[in-house]
Amino acid sequence: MPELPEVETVKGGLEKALLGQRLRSVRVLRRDLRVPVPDDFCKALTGCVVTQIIRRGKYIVGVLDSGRAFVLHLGMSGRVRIYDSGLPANLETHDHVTIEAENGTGIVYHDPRRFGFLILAEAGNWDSRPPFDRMGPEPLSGNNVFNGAVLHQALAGRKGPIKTALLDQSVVAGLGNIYVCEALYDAGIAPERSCALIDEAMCVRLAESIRTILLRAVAAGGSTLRDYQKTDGSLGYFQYSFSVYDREGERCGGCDCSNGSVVRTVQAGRSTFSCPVKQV
DNA sequence: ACACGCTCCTGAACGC
DNA sequence: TGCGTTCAGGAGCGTG
Repeated sequence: MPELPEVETVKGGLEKALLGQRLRSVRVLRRDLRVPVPDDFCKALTGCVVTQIIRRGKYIVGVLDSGRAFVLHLGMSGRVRIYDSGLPANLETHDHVTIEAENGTGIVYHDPRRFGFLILAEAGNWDSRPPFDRMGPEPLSGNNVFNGAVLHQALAGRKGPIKTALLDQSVVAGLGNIYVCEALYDAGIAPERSCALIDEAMCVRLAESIRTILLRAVAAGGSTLRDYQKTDGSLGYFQYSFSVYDREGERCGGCDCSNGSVVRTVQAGRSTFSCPVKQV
């Protein structure tokens, strides 16, 4: 499940492969992704030079020298595969879009569940349009864009559980189910705790945990569960560092709950994993 | 404004 | 062994 660390890993791969490259050929094999691939997608990309690759939340934006941009979301099961010496002779089922650059690099977008999408945007103002216009701060941005005070402000007026608030991309960008569970564990905050009962000191701790967990996961190349792979086909390995996620009934990753175990609950239809001893 | 349920989709895992 | 059922979840949308 691609969340910020996985998307960041894919962004790095695309940057290395495509930055400064002119796109020679673009093919759409299947148009009906969650959002349909636009009719003029191939035409809009072909012949353009990629001038910038940006990650915003779980989205990747590829800026073109034409004044337009492509926007990629990996959904649940989207994978980007990069081939340094050209596209493979035989494509697989669920390979939906291919891109070739003039230097021979081949890119394949593969997405069995088709929750992801590839669309077009205007390069100059992509960030002032949906979904970016209401997106919260980047947790790993360097300029103190995201900190305890910012998080506290974003939670103001909310009464629902902190777990579901952190999944809301307008509160903070890029988190999904895995890293929300891990960050709440790291901060020692119970997932069902109401946002109204989280003071600024707790927000400081939580913001720091979010950054720490995400940085560790990025360094590990993301987490591979089921679908996700890096752009060269190798696997991320942060899943081996999970403290609570997908560990129901096991001991948590390191608190002193000698005979306690990770519990699974359901919030807003999603699994939540937590340690009731450490998290209050 | 916020909260929550529903929906899209497929493959893996599970149960009888 | 084999087939049917359940689950996983990002995010937009509709409803309360």
